[in-house]
Amino acid sequence: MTNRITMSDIARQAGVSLMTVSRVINQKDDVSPETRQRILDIIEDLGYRPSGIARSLATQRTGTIGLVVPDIANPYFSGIAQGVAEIAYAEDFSVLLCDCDERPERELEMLQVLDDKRVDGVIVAAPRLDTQLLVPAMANHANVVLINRRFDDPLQSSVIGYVVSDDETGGKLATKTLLDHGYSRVGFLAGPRASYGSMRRMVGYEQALGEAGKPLLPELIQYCSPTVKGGREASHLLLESNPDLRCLFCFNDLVAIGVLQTCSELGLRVPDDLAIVGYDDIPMASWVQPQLTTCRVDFEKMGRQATQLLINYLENCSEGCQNIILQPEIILRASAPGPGPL
Amino acid sequence: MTNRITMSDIARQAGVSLMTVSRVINQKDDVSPETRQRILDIIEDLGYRPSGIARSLATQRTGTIGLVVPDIANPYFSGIAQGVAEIAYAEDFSVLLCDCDERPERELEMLQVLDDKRVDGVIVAAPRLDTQLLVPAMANHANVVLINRRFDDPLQSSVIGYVVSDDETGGKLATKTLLDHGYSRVGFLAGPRASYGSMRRMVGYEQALGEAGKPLLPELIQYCSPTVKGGREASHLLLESNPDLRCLFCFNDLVAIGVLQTCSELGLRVPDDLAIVGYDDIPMASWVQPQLTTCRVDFEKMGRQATQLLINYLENCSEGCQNIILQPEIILRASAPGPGPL
DNA sequence: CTGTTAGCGCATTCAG
DNA sequence: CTGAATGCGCTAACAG
Repeated sequence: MTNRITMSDIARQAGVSLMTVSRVINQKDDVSPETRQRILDIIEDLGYRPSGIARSLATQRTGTIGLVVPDIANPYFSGIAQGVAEIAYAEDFSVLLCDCDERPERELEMLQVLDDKRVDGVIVAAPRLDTQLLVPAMANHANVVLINRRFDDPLQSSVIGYVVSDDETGGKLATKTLLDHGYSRVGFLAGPRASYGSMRRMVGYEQALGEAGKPLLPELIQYCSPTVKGGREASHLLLESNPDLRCLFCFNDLVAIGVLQTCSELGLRVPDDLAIVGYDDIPMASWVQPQLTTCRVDFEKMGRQATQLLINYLENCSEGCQNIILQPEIILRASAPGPGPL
Repeated sequence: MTNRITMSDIARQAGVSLMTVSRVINQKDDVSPETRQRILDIIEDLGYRPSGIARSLATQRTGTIGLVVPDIANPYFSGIAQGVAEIAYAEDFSVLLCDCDERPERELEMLQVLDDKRVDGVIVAAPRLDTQLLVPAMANHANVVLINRRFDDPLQSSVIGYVVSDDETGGKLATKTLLDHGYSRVGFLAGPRASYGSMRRMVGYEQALGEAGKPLLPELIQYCSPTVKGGREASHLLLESNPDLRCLFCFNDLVAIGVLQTCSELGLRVPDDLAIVGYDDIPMASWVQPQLTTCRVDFEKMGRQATQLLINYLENCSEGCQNIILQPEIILRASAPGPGPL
């Protein structure tokens, strides 16, 4: 770690100027083949590697994008991170990971840090922060892509686009899957009351009921925390007050797994006594017994698209704000009956 | 994004030199309270933020550590990442995430990139790469901490320490849990043949058998890929050739979940017909039915310790190579009988 | 307490 | 095809 080799070291060795070395490093072809090769050899010999820091200072580009997530240990976000990483590396970018530990105020700090590091752009997944706080926090950043948060700013803002999953359609599809099979009353374990996704899926739930000519029964809707435990507790409550309920649409797969636990505790058979539809299709959905019928959201793809959107913008600032809405897809497995009669 | 505010902007505004501003920013207290406050105000007004890039170039420190993982979507590694992030942020470091997509050769590229970015140190989790390739790849880096790979280099190397889980003890504990309950034949779904963890757990398995005076029966050992599918297939094989086997120690929880599937397919009751012990205690282990008895490895803690080790070294190069061996812990749940008769 | 002078390692004019 | 000069934004000795 003493003194690293620099460009001038290799320039001196080669008996040329810094400029010439710089040219061969940056693939400029205004260099004679012989000197080029000589320089390349010396670089190889000395194991020289250009300093990204120095280069960044000179070019005003870092080749790094920031990724802000609420919790990297959550499969949704690690899936997104994987997608982001895949595209970023393919496009020669690095990714600076910011885990907010589910604390919204940390999103502010993280955006600050990313600004200090002069990242070229930022991807923020499912910000928990109020828009009022989020907007000024993004002010310093020129290029921001949001995942799972719609953001249509009338004013000029730093948000160049967002990637969301169509929760409304997802909620509708999931509910319809149950309705199509002849159930007329569909319970809904709706997840966190304040959640944006919950609201949208609820709209889809209502639509599906409406189109099927079924009434919306408020007593069949139960909010819950989006976890296995939340699903277990909420399903106990819901089934106690509605013992004859025969099917349930769950906010996500974890909630659905909680329902599975309840069923096993209550001696209910799935799907015969209770049909269950989950949401997200996390890997685990196909590992439990019975395997979960669910509505797939491709998180990795969301990460990929957000990153591609960002990088396209960075390399070719032409296209304005661009939004991507991914369509979820029903995955038929064993926790609900197969496709309806039709 | 036009022209960012720089130190000289605020120096000019304040009518002082760059140096004075620099002093204020870096908390040096050789500045009069009045000028300090004046400068602070101007910084606040203009929303000035020092460039981490320029600072890094001048100080030769980036305040960034690199984290290399085989697959960030794998719960083991996202757990580690969480631990790394937690400590890094607390110590004012950022973390550059490198996902190798399970391709060992990418570890080389990633270490290269991290070197180009001039990170202050690197944490490499569970390198898949051969030692012969890994060592030269780490050569450029001054400070490397390894997770889940022992590395005792006789020569001076860039590895300042490693953090591993004691797989030998883990394997022994898991096996003993079964043995203590009176089983005399314990099957072992051993995971990937080449895996270091597999070898160590095997040693523990043998020891436990030895101490209990039981023979090691090669026909009860079956290698498998460390996945649900791998566990399902391997357990089918093992149970076909050993129909009377009553208990199984699994390489990890995913494998154990695969065994659960097999049991459900074969109509075997767990733990009555077949007792199962997993490994790792991933969250899922307590979500399946029956809940998995398993050997807990605290991944997040491994990440935390590795990071603390690295940062301690960075800030105070005194202490030499230091290694940490974490002890796993048996978690008694429902997939195996309770504590033995004793 | 404050300012001057040099770099950090590289890229980018503009000339030869 | 090649080189000299200048600056990216900040820190680190040295002086005053």
